[in-house]
Amino acid sequence: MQHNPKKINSELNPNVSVDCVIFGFDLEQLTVLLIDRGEISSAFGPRLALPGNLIYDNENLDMAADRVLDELTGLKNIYLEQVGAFGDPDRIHKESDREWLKSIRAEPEARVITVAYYTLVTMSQYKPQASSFAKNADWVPVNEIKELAFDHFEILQAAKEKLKQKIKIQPIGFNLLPEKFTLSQLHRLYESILEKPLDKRNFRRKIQKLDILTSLREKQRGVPHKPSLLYEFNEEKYQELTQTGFDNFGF
Amino acid sequence: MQHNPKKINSELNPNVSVDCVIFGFDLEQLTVLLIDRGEISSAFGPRLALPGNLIYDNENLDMAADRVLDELTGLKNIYLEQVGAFGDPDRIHKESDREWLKSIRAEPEARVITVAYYTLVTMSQYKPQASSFAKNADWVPVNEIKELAFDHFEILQAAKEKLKQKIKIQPIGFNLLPEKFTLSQLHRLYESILEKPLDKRNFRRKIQKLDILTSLREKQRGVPHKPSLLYEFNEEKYQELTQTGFDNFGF
DNA sequence: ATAGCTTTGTGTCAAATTTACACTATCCAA
DNA sequence: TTGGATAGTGTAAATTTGACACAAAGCTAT
Repeated sequence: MQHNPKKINSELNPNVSVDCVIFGFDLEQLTVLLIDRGEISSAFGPRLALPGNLIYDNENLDMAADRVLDELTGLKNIYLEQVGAFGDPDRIHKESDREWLKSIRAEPEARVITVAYYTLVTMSQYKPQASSFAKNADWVPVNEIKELAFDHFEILQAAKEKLKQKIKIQPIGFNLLPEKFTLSQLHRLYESILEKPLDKRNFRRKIQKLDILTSLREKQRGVPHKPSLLYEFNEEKYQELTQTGFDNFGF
Repeated sequence: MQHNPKKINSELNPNVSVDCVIFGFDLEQLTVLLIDRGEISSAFGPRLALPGNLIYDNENLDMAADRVLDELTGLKNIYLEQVGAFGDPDRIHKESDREWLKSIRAEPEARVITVAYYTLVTMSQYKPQASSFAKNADWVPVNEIKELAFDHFEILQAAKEKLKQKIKIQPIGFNLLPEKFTLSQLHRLYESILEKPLDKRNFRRKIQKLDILTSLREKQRGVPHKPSLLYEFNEEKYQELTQTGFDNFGF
């Protein structure tokens, strides 16, 4: 007798969800794309939450995160990194949380374990999608976020920490910037991720030594001060580097 | 109508398991505690697997990992770090895998997502427990492991990598050593975790500068060569350090 | 008791990296 | 033309890294 794995697998898994910390950079500070759950929940707890959804039984975890991201932003092939699994049995305790879960088709009685991801997107490429919950999404500067629904604030902290560690080891920050950017923007980006000031000259020296920037012959326009040279990220050089193995990017 | 969360929660969650990479150090090399799944599975695939089990609906993930660890080793309060969630829908594909899952009460048709942990234990404190599956557990040097059941080899690689990164940032290695140890043993430990040779004098200089070692007035006994001084890990100093924040331990 | 084996324990110097720090150049706007 | 704002640049001192060799201590076998 032949059994049909499709049938089994194409169902929603009621026990496992993914949540995404979608980082952006508005050229001033690090921001996160959050969902406003609306009035219903506001009387009970924080309105804002990380975007997320239950996984399907036939997709792997990364795919589920990609899907959530795509539904919300329309973006594909985005830098994605797993933060970890979060699963306190009492992580969903408020009535408003149960209501919310019903609205995304989850069984509110069941315990849900969530696998958290963080992603890095270029904010200027983001266009809100038509999907129901995407309408209420908005960017919020990370250091203005004081609380989130469920255990999402905890997840956010963990994601920030992971990002901090990662950027000391690999130049992933470019995923947050437009194609052309200035050294000052890159500088501010590093400062806002690491949450500490970095000496301008030392930063520039260090980043230049990596030899993954291509200086364009183009300047900033329309700024009320000396215009900056624009740079491009040089993917080839970066590939070379990762081959030969590099580690130290410590700020 | 009152519902009883206990009833719901005390059941096994058929969809989520934890697997533990239990690291030990035999004073020569890094080892991992593996389960031998026995003859039944040997015809189909690797006999060796990471210890793991389904989680209960009323325990959080860390607790589940602690439980697995306790059942297997009798050890409590062990250094525990999450590696991440692994959940390819096809991670269980062999008939032998299904048999094995049945034996630990899992539903073999269901997709299982596993949350992987690594733990650091002092090998000399380990005494095999009476539990059924613990009888077939044994230490295997990490660099002799070429394959494991399910996706456990992949998990092992990820755990090794995490450990490598972590030990560059925090002196967690002491969890793998007995209370009293020599600098040479610590040295070999770092080499086997980082999988590269470290200059003896430079290593000693660096580790001493951290100021978290207490030199005992005691020497090694019964070794056929110049006996080494014994050292102790100084937890107080370490706490001080972590407060003031320290990062750089890079080798 | 001695010779030989094995591992411990130690210092220095050159090179590279890190840190701290201030002024001129360029563009826009008034 | 002046004032405001940010871009862009160099150096010197301190610290850290990396490379490298030999005497001391205990055990074993003769």
